[in-house]
Amino acid sequence: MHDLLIKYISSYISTPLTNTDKELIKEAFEPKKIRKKQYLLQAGEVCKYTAFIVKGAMRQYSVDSKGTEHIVGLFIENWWAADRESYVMLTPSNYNVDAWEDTDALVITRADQVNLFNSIPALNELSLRLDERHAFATQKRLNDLVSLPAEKRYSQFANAHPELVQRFPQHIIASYLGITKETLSRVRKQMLKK
Amino acid sequence: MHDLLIKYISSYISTPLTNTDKELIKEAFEPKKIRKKQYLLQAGEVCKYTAFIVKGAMRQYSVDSKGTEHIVGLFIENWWAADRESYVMLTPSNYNVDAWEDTDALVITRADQVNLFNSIPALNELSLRLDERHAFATQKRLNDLVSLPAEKRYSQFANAHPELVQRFPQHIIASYLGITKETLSRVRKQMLKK
DNA sequence: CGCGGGTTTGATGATGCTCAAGCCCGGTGG
DNA sequence: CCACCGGGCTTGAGCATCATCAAACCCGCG
Repeated sequence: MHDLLIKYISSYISTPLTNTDKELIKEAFEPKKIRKKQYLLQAGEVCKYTAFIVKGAMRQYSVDSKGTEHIVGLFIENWWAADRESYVMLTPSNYNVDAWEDTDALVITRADQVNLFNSIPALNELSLRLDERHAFATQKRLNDLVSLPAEKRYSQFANAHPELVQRFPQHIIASYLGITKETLSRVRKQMLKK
Repeated sequence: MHDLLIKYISSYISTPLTNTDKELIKEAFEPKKIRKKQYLLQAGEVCKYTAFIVKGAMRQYSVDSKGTEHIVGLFIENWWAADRESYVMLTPSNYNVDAWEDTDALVITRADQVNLFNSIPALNELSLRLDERHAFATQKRLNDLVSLPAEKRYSQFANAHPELVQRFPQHIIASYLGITKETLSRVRKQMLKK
């Protein structure tokens, strides 16, 4: 269970983890099963956990004034799910995070995470790298949202993330891309003709 | 010139900078004047510098296939300007960064930055904090883009960043918000009526 | 068999874009 | 001192893209 996490972490840092490091990590991350449709976080709450997904699929979304869901994040194996702002600042979140498939996660609280990072400074490298990756990806997503029409947004996305297209239904993907499911359906039809 | 930077950095880290630290920082950051309309980075190049703005205003934008500019970042005093992905990965950038006002910046290369951070580990805390802030802000911007209509995007933005509304003309703000200048003009007219 | 979730299709309409023109204003030069 | 120019802002008319609403369809599953 924890092995995947250890392996994942190791791949992001340059100084190898000692055995005691690994023990500390195992203690800090608690296994948690989240059934399909169950919340890891509901809007209004403070985000208690950051979850590393060992197996399964989750999504993060806001709900606007009309009750429409807007997907802001899709996560599968080897990704992290949380609302970072709420988790770090301990403020109530505007987002929901729930499981789209039954998932096995390893969760950690902010307090435990802070302790863990103090005990294992090498982990700061992990943070740095992940933040970088996240910043790159978000920059691109922002730019695509304002500069590309629906069809290109979809084709680029499907190209870059075939796994996600497999795992999530179209209406979820559509919302992630900032379009409706009907538009996505029509867009795909168009694409077939080529 | 460097004092503002030192002060800025100090405000983000918990262990105070020693005098030698400060010296190292001053050596690593080179002052650079960038005149209005001059590029710090042009699409196709590798982003050579990260710039800390001491005085002035800059913008980051992409240009789409039709030649339209899409503003992805607006920066004034006490902000950082760069295309991070290009800067870190040394890949050609898709973005332009140029000065909107004559600006005084302190610039650092990636190599010098890596050295500097090795010499002063406390600076890692700075990175961490900045990345956090950046992640929070980008998350919100993304969500606003897909969940709010033009008018709310503008009013929220004007509320949150009055300084930027002052410093940049409307057509720039409009592009940043993902709308055209005409739409922004009409939206503002609407808002006056209330 | 029927139900729920997902997808498709069509008709209609809103939001925001495009293109084109005019206006305002500060700056420059005759 | 005035004419002109450029940059920015506004306004209008027509239009494209995409959203909405409603209905039908498809299919795996209890």
